[in-house]
Amino acid sequence: MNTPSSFSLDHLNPEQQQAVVKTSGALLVIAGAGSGKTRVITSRIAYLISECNVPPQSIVALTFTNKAAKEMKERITKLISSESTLPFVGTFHSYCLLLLRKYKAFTGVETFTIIDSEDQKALLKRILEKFGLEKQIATNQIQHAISCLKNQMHKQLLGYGKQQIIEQVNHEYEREKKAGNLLDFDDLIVKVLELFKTNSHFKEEFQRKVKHVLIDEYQDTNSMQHTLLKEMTLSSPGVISAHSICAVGDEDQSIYSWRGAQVENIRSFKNDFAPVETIKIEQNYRSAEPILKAANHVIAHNRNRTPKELWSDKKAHKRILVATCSNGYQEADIIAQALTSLPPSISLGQCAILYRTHAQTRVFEEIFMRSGIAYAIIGGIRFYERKEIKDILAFLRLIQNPHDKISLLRILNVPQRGLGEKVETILIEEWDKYTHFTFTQLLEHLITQSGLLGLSRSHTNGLSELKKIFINLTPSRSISELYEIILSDSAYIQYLAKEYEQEEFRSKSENLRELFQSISFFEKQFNENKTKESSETALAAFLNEIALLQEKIEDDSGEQKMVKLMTLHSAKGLEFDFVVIAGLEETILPSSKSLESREDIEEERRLFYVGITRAREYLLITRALARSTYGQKNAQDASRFLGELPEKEIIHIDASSMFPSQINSTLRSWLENTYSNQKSSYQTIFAPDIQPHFAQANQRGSIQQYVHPHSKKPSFQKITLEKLAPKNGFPSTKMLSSGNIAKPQNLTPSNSIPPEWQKNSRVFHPIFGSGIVLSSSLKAENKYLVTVAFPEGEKTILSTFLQPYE
DNA sequence: GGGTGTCGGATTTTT
DNA sequence: TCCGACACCC
Repeated sequence: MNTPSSFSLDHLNPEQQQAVVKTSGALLVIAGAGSGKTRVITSRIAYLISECNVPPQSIVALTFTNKAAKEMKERITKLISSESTLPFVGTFHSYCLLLLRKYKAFTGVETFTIIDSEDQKALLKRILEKFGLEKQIATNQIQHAISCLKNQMHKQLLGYGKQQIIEQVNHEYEREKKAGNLLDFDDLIVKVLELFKTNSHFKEEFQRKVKHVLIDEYQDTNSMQHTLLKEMTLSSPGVISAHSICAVGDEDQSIYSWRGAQVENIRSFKNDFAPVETIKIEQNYRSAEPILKAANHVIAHNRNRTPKELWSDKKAHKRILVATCSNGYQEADIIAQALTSLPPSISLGQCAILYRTHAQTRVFEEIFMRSGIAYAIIGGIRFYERKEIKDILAFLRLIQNPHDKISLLRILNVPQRGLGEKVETILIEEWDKYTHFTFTQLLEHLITQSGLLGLSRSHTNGLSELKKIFINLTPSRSISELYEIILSDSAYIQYLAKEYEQEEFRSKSENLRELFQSISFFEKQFNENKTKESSETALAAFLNEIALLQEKIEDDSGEQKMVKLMTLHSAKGLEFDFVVIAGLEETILPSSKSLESREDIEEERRLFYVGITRAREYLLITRALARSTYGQKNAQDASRFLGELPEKEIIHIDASSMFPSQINSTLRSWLENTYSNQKSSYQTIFAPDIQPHFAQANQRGSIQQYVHPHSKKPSFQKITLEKLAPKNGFPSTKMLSSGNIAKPQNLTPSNSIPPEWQKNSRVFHPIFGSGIVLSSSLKAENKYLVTVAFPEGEKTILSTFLQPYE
């Protein structure tokens, strides 16, 4: 191990180095916020490979999100030689999926389809209805209860006091999944645990192969995941079979206990993998010192924690401003003012507004629109959760797995073909009787037996119509062909156009276009990397690949110049020059649901802590004296957490009793307080790559006006748009991860042809693909007849069915 | 079976 | 206030 070093540890501080080079036994790294946690994990992996000659196949690194895994992979690639293969770096779920596929002969689940939580909910709802229990327990409750069952969270489970119902439903749920070869997300882990527990041959083979395990965000693990780690690395209780186990975590950032995460797992880790070496990394490279002091001060109020004190050599002063506002509108106003008073060193894209609940965004949107501040809302409905995406995927899934009941029920009447509740009930009954039927055989059966089953003429027509769609949908076709046939033969686009308003239709077809693009991209890659041994079809591979991807791989280029709005939860792991935490009021932060118990309050405090530690340079904390919630105006008490901030680091202003001009000048002078120690030694010496954002030119000059598609205030938009409209139309827009699409407002007078439909513009159609406009004419207000040259020929299409191609 | 009106409920999120 | 689930009517 002490061979001449080719792998440099120079970029690491002493604690980080220690965490990298301790390559045997169990290691617990307590890495504070901003202490270079990812750097430690990635360097450790690179060190194992480059320095200790550990074969990459024997290393496994587990994360919670695909995003974290992706980032790690990218960073490891840069650290190791190009000949080395990458070790497994991925989520718990994807790793389990991989094991289930690889060892399927041992598992008893040879083929399966993964259902997401929405599918799970739909299935549970059907079961509740079947038993007539829907009045007794809510679908959400039963969903949560079933997950608790699997996670052995009996404490939370007992609260329901509906043991019998839960067990009955769970039993049927398990039966249904087995019949349909379905696995939910939890099952992926459960099945692998079963495999370890029941098959000693598998366990031995596994432990012979996998020798180094790393786990990120250990404070977020649930009991199943902790058990999984034990199965992976212990040959018997207390006997470690792996060469090294490295858990990285920070109990102060545990904010997911409500979904089963157990901070106690950090403590259990010390017992279960004893002897454990613990390394604390407390130097923070992110935040200016006053911000860290505030974070330390606040989190020290939590009783249930091991003391830890972050420190930074980024000296500065007066970096935290606490503003008391009269109401939510003034709060948003002040934030907008601060954003327009940024020093040149901070760009809008390096700012974030964090809040406890999504409901708080509405006021921000309204004010930001009026102020012409470009914003992006992060979070919300994810790509693969969207109805239009799930509908098309349901068709694809049925082609792949003709027994997939969930998918059939999803598209039974989508687009509408007169197959309602009655047909659905009969269909389910009949399929229960003839379980071996494929869905096409079942449809055929329903049509031929329609008389006996009490189905009407319109029912059989609908059923035939549905069956007809699948005639040309053969598994031998390419996915993109299938996609196009689905869209055209089911008349899906027409259905969307009929069902939704223009704006929503546009956004939905744009999502379909994105789906098409990701399909094409996948196919291209698949065909390039096709190996002869793998018999897996492109379709099967595609469906498998996206099963665990709720979010498509991000294209955040459009967001770069926008201020980000997100919940405190989604801010975890991110950092910004300027952070606003809004709504520091009792019942908001801490949330009203947490006021009862000390533990819940502590989690809210950690949430505040996570928010504070996102800030690099400036932190603005706001609260309102009154706020409208659910249409009711309420007086709001200051959050208890405000009193926990260190007084001498804080500037307080009472905006509710100040003139606007006073507020403005206060904000300006606060933000003019320049970096007194802009370049910490760390940034100068070790990490030039994290510098650029400080040096970026002020981009406020290019602030763009965006109109949120869901805004319900059209008249108000009009006024501001006329005032703020840039001369040359709008910049290109991109889908945001959240699906909140920042859209250019069409300002062209309705009697002339807008640029996107003018001759030679590139346009996209969900079925025909991309093409070039040949000519266009006005059809009705905001509707144009556009003649387009598509690869397959000229077509004249109503502009509502087209999108500008960007 | 699909459209319209009323009532109630309303943290946080990933896989 | 606002959104979704459900009930009721055509």
